[in-house]
Amino acid sequence: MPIKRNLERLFQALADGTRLRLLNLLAEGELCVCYFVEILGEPQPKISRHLAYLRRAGLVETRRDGKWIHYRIGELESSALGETLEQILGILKLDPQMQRDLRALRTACCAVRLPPSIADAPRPVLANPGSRAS
Amino acid sequence: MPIKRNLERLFQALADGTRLRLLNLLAEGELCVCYFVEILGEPQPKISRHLAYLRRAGLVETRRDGKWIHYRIGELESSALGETLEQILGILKLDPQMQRDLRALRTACCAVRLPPSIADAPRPVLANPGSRAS
DNA sequence: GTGTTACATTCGCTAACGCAAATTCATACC
DNA sequence: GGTATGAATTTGCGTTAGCGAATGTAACAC
Repeated sequence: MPIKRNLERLFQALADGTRLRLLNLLAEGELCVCYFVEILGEPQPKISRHLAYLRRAGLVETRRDGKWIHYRIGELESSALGETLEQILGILKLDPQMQRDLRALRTACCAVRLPPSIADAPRPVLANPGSRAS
Repeated sequence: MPIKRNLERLFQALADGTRLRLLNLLAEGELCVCYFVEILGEPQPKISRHLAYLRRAGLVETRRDGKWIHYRIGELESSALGETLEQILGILKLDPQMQRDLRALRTACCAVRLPPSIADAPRPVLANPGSRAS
């Protein structure tokens, strides 16, 4: 309830490179876990662990869709915090690795042929659809 | 150098209640260590440790003045990060404990009689001078 | 039912964090 | 010189965070 405690939790959640990469991708829209695994190139348990961390911190919400679980950025309790998070996500995009991740995501969404690991997963619907297919 | 790494360090530095209280006070102006000790009511080594953490993270800078060492918020490398930090400091002020800390600081600055622990220290010069003396 | 897919969780392990207590360092004063 | 003050650092300890590896669970296919 106290703002200080909320901020502390928010910053703890943001103080990890993997979680920043996940949030950066989530800023584009709702995604299911296999896309994170594919794009970050990290083991699935590691992705799940960090997504769970973000969920406990109140930053993301989930939706089940058959075998797939979709993650999205949730509304923060404080609107001031929400604006700050938006701003942070904007700064994140300046980072080279984050840009690479975004390119990989946009490519995957429009690709005719997908890697086997995500070929059957529902295609994400991005808020800011990017470049051409491949 | 990479933005991601900078953000990670920034958030690690912000992910602690004591450091948030220190930054909240520093937002008012330059302060020497004994004021933090007096206002937070925490042991001096603990204060010093967290100040050192903030210094290593590039958030604060120091200036020696005889026996006293003054801390101030430094310029961040990225101006975008600087704006975000400003915004965060603004949100911090909404917290009850942070407001109490600020009141205690303003009272101390204008007080005729100070507690022995800070009676000899140089008076801080606050950016936004507050209420009346006591 | 069996098997498979997609994801979550648990188990050890190591590294880092935060703390209190004690110590050390630097400066000022006598 | 010696002492006192303001601050930083070290030491030891309990707690937490992050990791890989293995295991567990829920939904679909058959």
